[in-house]
Amino acid sequence: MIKITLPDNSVREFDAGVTGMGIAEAISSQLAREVLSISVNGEVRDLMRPIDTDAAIKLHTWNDKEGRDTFWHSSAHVMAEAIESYLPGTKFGIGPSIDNGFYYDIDLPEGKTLTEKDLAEIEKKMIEIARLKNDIVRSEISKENALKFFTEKGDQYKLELISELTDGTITLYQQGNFTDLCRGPHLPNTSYIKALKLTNIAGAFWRGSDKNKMLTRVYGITFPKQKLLEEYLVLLEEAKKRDHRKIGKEMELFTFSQEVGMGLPLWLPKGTMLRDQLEKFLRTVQKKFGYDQVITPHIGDVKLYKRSGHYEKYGKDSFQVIRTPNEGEEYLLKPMNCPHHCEIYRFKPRSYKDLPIRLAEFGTVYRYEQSGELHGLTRVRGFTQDDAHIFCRPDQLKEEFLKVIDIIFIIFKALDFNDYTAQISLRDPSNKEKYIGSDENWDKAQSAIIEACAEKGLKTVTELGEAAFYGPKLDFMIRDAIGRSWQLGTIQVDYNLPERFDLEYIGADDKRHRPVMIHRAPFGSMERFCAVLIEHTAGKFPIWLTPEQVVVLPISEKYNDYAQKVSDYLNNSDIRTVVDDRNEKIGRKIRDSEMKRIPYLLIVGEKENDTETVAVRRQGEGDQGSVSLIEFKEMILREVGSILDELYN
RNA sequence: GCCACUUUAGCUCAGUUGGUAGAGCAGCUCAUUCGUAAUGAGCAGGUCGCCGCUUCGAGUCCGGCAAAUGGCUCCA
Repeated sequence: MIKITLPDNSVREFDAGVTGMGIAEAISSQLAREVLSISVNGEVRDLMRPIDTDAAIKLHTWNDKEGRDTFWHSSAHVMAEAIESYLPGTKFGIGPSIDNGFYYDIDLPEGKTLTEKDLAEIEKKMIEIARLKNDIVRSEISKENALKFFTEKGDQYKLELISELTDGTITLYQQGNFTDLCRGPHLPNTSYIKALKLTNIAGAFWRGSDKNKMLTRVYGITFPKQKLLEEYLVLLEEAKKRDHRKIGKEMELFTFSQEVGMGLPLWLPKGTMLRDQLEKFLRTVQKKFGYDQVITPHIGDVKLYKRSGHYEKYGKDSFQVIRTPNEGEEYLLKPMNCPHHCEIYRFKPRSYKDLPIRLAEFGTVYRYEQSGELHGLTRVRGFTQDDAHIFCRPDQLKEEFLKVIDIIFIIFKALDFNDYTAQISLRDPSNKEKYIGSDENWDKAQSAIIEACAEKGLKTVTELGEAAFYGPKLDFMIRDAIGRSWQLGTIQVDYNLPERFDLEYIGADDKRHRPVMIHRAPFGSMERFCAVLIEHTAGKFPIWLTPEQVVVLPISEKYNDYAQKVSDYLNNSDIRTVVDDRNEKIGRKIRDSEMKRIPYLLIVGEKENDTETVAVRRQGEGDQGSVSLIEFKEMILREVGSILDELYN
C-alpha cells in the first residue's frame, strides 16, 4: 500500500501501481469522467501511468491549465496523425500546447502547400481519429532505438531533437498508427476530443532561427464539449469587433496610406482629439510631479547616436542616414529621445541641489521595423513616445522610481486598466557581456527596482535576460481583448548614458558626481496606447477622452440656431460638442451605431415653450429625460471633474 | 526579411468554365416630419492594388512588384 496525499492534505491509501485514473474513480465517478492529467509530486504525468510510491498528487481537469495543456498536447498528436495520413511523407518538428490551443510545425512533402480546404479535410480526419478511441500509449526507449526508429521514418527534425537528449529519458507516445517522440503527458485515449477547429496556418522557422528552414505551422484548438467550441468561436468574433483597426476606421480615428508609406499612421481629426486629451492629461499629471517639458528636433547627427551606443544597437533598425549638401555630414531620423535629453542636461553645470531634473517630451521617433512586424497602431515605423528622462542623485533613485510607478497607477486607474502584469526585467547573470556597466551599478539598479516594487506591494514577475543593454527595467504589460499581451509603460534605470555623455553634477562635497538616469514612458507610445485603449473600451471612451463628447441635434430645422447656441454655451465650459444639423427624425438619423461612440446626445427644441430644456440620451442607457441646460452642464462637469479631482487628489 | 492568404465604389462584400462590372450601407437631390436597429423615389460613385505576359478579347489565366492580414524573428 502507498499513501497518496490529496491537495486538501487528506491522505488515502492505495495499492502500489495505482493510476491517476484509479484515484479519480475512487474519489467520484464525475471526477473520473473529467480528469485529464495528474501532478505527482509536482510533475505532470499521464493518468494511466502507475504510481509506485507515496506521493502528493493533484488531479487536473479542463479547469486547470495543466489539464488543458495535456488535452491540447494530445490534440497536437492527433492532428499530426491526421496530417500524416492525409499527406504521407510529411516530416514533423515540434507540436506543443499554447495558451489557446496548440500547433504543430510540419515540413510538407516537396511542392505541397496547405490551404483552407486542406484544413477542413484534416479536421474531418481528426474527428475520425478521435472517435476511434485509440489509447495513447507511453513507452520508454533507448537512445539507440529511438534514433533507429526515426531514421527509418526519415524524420530529420526528430533525430536532431533526440541527439540532444540523454539516454534513459527518452519516451515515445503512440496512438493508432502514429508514434511521436514526446515527453508527455497525454490523455488516456483520443476520444476525449469532441470538438475542434484548425484556426490558421503560418510559417515558422525551425527552432526559431531565421537561419533554419521555414516550416509550416498549423494552429488549432480542441474542446471536450461542442458547446465550448461554439463559445470560443463567439468570443473570437467579439474580439474581432473590438479590433482597434476596425474601430479606428469606423470612428475615423486614424488611417494608413500606401502613398505615405507603411507603418506611418495618419491621425484623423477625431483620433487627434483622443490623443490630445491623453497628452493633456499626462502633461497635467507630470506638471504635478515636477517635470519640465522640452522639445528636441526630429533628426540628430549620427555622432550623437554613436556616442550614446544606440547606433550600434539600432543602426540596422534605423532609417538610412540623411545626408546634407555638405560632404560627410550625416543625420539620422531620431530612433529615441534619450541622447537629445542628455545634451539638454549638459547645457550647463548642475548642482546636487538642482536634482532631480525631469525632462519630458512627447517625442516622435522613427524606427525601421521589418515589414512583417507591422500591426495596426501597435507596431509602426513612426511613433510618439510619452518620454521623459529623470536625472537624479543615486540616493534619490528609489524615490524617483516610486513616483514613476505612481504616475503609471494614476493612468491605469483613470482608464480602468486592472488586468496588467508588472514585469521586472533583469540582466542575464550568465551572459554579462551582453550588457554594459559595472556589476556594482547593475546590482544597485536592480535592487532599487526590486525594493521599489516591494514597497508598492506590486505583484511582479521577474524575467532574467530581458533587461535593456544599459540597465534593468520594469515593464507594464496589458492584455488586449484577444489575449495578446502588449508592453505599455516602461521604467528603466540607466548608469550607462550618463557615463557616455559624461554627465555630472557638483555634490555637497564640492566634487563631481555622476547622476543616475531613469527612462520612463507610462503610455509606452501614444500609438500603441491608443490601440490598447480602443480595444479595452471597444470604442466607448471615458467621457473626458471621447472624440465627440456631446452631439447637439436640433429636432427640426427651425432650431438650428438654438442648437448652435447650446453648443457654444457648452464649448465655453470646455465641453466638446458637435452640432449635427441633419434635420430629420432622430430615431432615423442618429443611428445606434453612431450612438455607441458618443456619450451624450442632446436633442434641443422639443419643448417650444421652454427652450432651456434639452432631452438627453446617454450612451448605452437610452433616454435620460429632459433637463435644463444648466443642469446638464453641471452634470457633465461633475462627471469629468470628479475623475480628474480624484486622480490628482 | 521569411511562410501562407488576400487586394473589386467612401465602407462591407457579390462577380459562375476569360466576352470590357453589381448589391447593401454611406453620399447627393426631391418628397416625407413619423420618438429610438434603418421612410420612399431618384442621382452620382470604380483604369477591378500597380506593371508586364498570353489572348481577337483579362477583374478572371501566367509572371513581377506593392500594400493589408495571420504567424515566425524582432520590439514601444
